[in-house]
Amino acid sequence: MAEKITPRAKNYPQWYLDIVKEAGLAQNAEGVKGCMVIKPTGYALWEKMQRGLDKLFKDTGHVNAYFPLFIPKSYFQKEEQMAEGFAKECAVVTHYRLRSVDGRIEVDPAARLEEELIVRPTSETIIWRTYKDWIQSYRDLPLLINQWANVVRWEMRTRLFLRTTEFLWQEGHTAHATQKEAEAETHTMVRVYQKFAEEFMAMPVLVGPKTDGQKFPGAVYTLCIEAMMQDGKALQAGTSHFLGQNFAKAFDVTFKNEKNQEEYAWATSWGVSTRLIGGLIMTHSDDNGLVIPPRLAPTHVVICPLGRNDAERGPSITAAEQLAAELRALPRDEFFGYEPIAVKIDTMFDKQPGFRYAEHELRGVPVRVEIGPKDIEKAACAVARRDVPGKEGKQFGVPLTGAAAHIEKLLRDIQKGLYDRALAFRQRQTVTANTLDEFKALFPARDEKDEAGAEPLKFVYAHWDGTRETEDMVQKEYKATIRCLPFVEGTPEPGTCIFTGKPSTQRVVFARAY
RNA sequence: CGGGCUGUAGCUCAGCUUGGUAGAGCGCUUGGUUCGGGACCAAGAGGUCGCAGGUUCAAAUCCUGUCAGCCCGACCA
Repeated sequence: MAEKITPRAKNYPQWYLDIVKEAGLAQNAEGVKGCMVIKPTGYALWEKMQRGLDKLFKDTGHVNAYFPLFIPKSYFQKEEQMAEGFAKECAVVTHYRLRSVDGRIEVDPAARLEEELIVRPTSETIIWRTYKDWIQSYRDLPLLINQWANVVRWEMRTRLFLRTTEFLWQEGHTAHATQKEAEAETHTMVRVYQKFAEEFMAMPVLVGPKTDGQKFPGAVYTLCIEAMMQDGKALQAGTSHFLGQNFAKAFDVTFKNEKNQEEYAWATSWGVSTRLIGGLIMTHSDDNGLVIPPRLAPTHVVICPLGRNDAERGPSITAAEQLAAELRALPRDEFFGYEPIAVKIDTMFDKQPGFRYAEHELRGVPVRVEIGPKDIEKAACAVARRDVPGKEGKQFGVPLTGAAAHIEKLLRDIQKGLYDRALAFRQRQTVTANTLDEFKALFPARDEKDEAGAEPLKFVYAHWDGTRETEDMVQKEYKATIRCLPFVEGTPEPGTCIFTGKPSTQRVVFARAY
């Protein structure tokens, strides 16, 4: 079974690629290095994510807009930290015309742009240049804008969804009259991301600031959500930046306050990307294929009518259509985004049932229903839950009367079960290190071959002296980074840095990362 | 920019050492039997062997050049 997919225990990175390919989510683009084609199945997942996130943004007072793909080089260099941070991964447009010479197409040297255009790696600069025109008075604030867009970052090494040259994302860019309000926005949005990750993706996350070394270029500080993948590595799943007045000063965005004084505006920006799809895969999926939490599943339920011939299939199909109609007619609520339950009827009668089951498991449909001649006799069906793969997750003899309600409840149970399972895994894989020796043992040196079938890594809570030097040393020596300084309830417990013995204000989380 | 590897059917690859009619599995098409956990049988379609040049009676195979892609390293909020 499932011979197309490399088992996780054998080679986790290969397993990931197999899932992306075999579940039909995406493929590498031909001829355009590092870019991906997001296939209809993968894009449907992204659309579900967009819908969930967009609602959360609107509910917190944001509106959508759209800004240009191209950024004049001069804008880009106005904020120094950002220019420096992104300089090495920018695509640049230098010409605007081709010409045909002897039947060959070439760039027309006469069509050189006077000023080069940067393909946006992120849009702070072009947006704050625009905000300059939009903001005059405190009455114009706050400005709470989000855009859904693509960006380009010319990375050396790419992996489908996790790091691609071009990717899809949303970026929020807000302007505020006060520092306090902007900081509150920064926190609000990281909590929105946490809510989305935990309640929609069923992916538990740690929340807290990044170190100064890891923050966004141009930010005063960066808050993030960090998730643990099944191999124990960390995935930065979303970031929310407090930008202070850096961009307002760079683009001269000022407003008159109530006292008729001129002030610079305060800024935030925040984003999540198609990388979330990678995180979703590496949080829940298994050796049989993709596992999608019901709240994000493009198809919630697939019904497989069974039968060896038309005489047997007819009643199965009728019963399947009946059940599908009942499922679609259930009252709508927030859990399903006020949309009907998405049901598909699988009529691949030319394939064997086992093939059909395996196919739906591969594609991660949360619930599969089987209705065959034996069920019709008993007015029943079989219901299989994707989070428990194979026959173990299948319940026979579920009465067709009341099946719709049963399935709806099952979908909610699966959503919760996936979250609980992921959280339990992270807790199991989280430890504290109080000495350097303990720490060393947790991050052994290993090369690519060791990596393939290795034991999952851990999140390690340890004291750190707060310096860049120590952080850089740890990254170099142990290939582990400080994922965040997690928010804790009450007062953080102080201690001494396990690397230098200097004082530490709180434990931070170390992990190897994607 | 360093180091390594690969280009043969839609996909994965064998064949190359030792030159002699282009191969397998998967996928696809058609027919039949199957079919409540990834079926089987039969028939069939499908390839300028990356490209160019050379050696030879004869080149996927040997030689030279060239192009493309992949992996590792440097890079990565």
